[in-house]
Amino acid sequence: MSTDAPGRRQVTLRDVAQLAGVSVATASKAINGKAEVSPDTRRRVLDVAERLSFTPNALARAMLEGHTGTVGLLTHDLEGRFSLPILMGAEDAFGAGRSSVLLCDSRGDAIREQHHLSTLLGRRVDGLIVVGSQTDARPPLGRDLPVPVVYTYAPSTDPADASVVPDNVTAGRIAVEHLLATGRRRIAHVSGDITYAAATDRAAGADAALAEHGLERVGPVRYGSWSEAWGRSSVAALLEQDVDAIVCGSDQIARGVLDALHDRGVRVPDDVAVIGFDNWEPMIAGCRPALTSIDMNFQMMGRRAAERLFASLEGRDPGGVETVTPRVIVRESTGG
Amino acid sequence: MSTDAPGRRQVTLRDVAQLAGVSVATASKAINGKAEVSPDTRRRVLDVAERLSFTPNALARAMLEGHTGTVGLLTHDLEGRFSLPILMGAEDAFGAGRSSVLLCDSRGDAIREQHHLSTLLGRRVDGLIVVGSQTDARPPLGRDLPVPVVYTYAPSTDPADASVVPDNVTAGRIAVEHLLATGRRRIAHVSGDITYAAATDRAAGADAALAEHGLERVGPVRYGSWSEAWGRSSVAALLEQDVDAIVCGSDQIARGVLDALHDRGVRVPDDVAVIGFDNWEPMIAGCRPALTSIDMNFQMMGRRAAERLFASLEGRDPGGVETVTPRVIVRESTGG
DNA sequence: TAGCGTCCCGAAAAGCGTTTCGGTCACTTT
DNA sequence: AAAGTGACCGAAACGCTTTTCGGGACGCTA
Repeated sequence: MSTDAPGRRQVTLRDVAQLAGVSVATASKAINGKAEVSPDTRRRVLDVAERLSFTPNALARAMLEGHTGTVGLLTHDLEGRFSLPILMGAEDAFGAGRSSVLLCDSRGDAIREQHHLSTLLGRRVDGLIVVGSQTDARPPLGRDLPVPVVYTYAPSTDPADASVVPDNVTAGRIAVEHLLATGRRRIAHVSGDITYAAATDRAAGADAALAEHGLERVGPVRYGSWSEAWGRSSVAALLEQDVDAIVCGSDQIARGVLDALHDRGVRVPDDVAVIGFDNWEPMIAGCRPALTSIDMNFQMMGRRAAERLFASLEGRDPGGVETVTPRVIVRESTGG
Repeated sequence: MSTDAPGRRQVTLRDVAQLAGVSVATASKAINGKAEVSPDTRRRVLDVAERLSFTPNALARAMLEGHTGTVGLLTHDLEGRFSLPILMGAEDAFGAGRSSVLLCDSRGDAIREQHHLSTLLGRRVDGLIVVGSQTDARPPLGRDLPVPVVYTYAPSTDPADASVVPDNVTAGRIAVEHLLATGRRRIAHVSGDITYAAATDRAAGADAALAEHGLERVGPVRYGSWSEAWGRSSVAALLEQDVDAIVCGSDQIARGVLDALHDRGVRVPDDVAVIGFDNWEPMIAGCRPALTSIDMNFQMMGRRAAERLFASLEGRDPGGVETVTPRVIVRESTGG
């Protein structure tokens, strides 16, 4: 059994030392730029290391130093278009800080999550980031974990845990304020599944912004599903009253709404403005006219989660829930 | 500085042994189910281990055994909707085989890729999977790597390397054969960027299938971009001749085509059948009528890549390019 | 019952690859 | 000549598994 199919045994520091005619200790110092090595010895060691393409064994180093430079990323679903940007942001932040990411997908299954957790703990990750699949709070990973944990997208039910979540209330507020700023006054709202905190939070923020301007929403918030079909089919009801703007709970819903308005000959943005949430590129790309949308800054969330994890490692993260502020991306559908 | 902010030092096998009143060696054997331990000693050790929630240090074990149970996943873009399913499939296969995935995103940058490569090598991954961003071949990671590598989505330019790629030629063939089987004869083709092998390969397969039935494509293959806009704007030209089916290079293009056909009052599938590629759920979901599409089986590609990597580890992978066969998902747009 | 061989539980030690600490030795400075 | 300096080496340590080995219990024979 030739397990070493490609390129034999990994070359170790001892090999380098031996070939350079010095001790392992000296070789180590030479390679790590320590001072107590004469210039030509260093040069000789470095040459040999180069020639053997020596790569120090990070595992051995980790055992000494007590930390691995490795972080566990525990996600609930990899398909989700929300977890992806978060993952990117985190990977970005870690990459810069020379940490590597150990990725685990629990497929939304608590058993699998626990299994992955113990695997990661066994690999001695320095910390964990948990990416939820909904914005609703989730039970913490466990009590007395030996490493810090940052929850993102979905906060932990324990408010003392470190969580980084999107600010859906502010998102709703921003959407309405943008519409008001562009002269709209009669604003209706169609959203997704009412059991999602994202839907109700956005609606609450939108209503609050309206109230602050002495206005009221036109009609009820029409909750349904997060689909284009729902957006399309709800247009008839939305147009029963006189409206000049429609807030849509997601880009998909918005796209359905745009579609139905187009079919009915309602002009966007001239007759009605439309705004969505999530700023999901591939969905936006096909919209006619181009859709104004609230970007939840998911990538920033990932980055913040990573930063807070670093802070925790140094014992200087206070814990608690942090929200990431969304921003509006203005396009044609609100008459920019 | 209290680096150990949460829950002190990790508990080691020595702690367990000490508390159980046995030697480390005995504790090890008790925990790993080795034979030479008396039943009640084992029970005692196991109890203590449980109580301290002892987790064996995978790093220490890795140093002994010579392999880490860790695999590097080097992707070019995390946004890409193609790399995701591949990643899922691989994660799936590894999870089952108790390997963990170290994720690195090179953002399409060769420098970053090399940097990640050396990091992964330093962490002594057992193997590597490289996920490309286009189906065009890419230069291999490097010569004489100490671990096996499997390239996926984009094959390595070295045909001896192990690669797993989608079979775009067969995909084109399957699309046309499905249309022929449902009675279509006058088939046009609109596709994306001509510089993508995916576009030209699919067209080649489609033409070959037509030729085998003594037919010819209606009009040229209209290459453009992978966007809905291109699909929409090319419909006029496509309809200049009498067609009863349109093969679209991607689901996005197909959606644009459907949209434009709808606006012109052309009925789908009654007048014209439409078929796309990629079977991309969120894009498909909004189509009216529901879009028939060729699923490239990306998840399967990821799984196969993982399986071949395992095979390589055991020295029993022959290398070479392997294609994954796509399948047609029939929906309304082809009149199923 | 003493003496001998056998068996098995469990302790001790080696080894994985690296960093670091405490020496050693030769050479220079005062 | 004593002290100081610089360059290098040996060994310990990290946490675990594995191999080796010691010693106690047990069974058999005389």
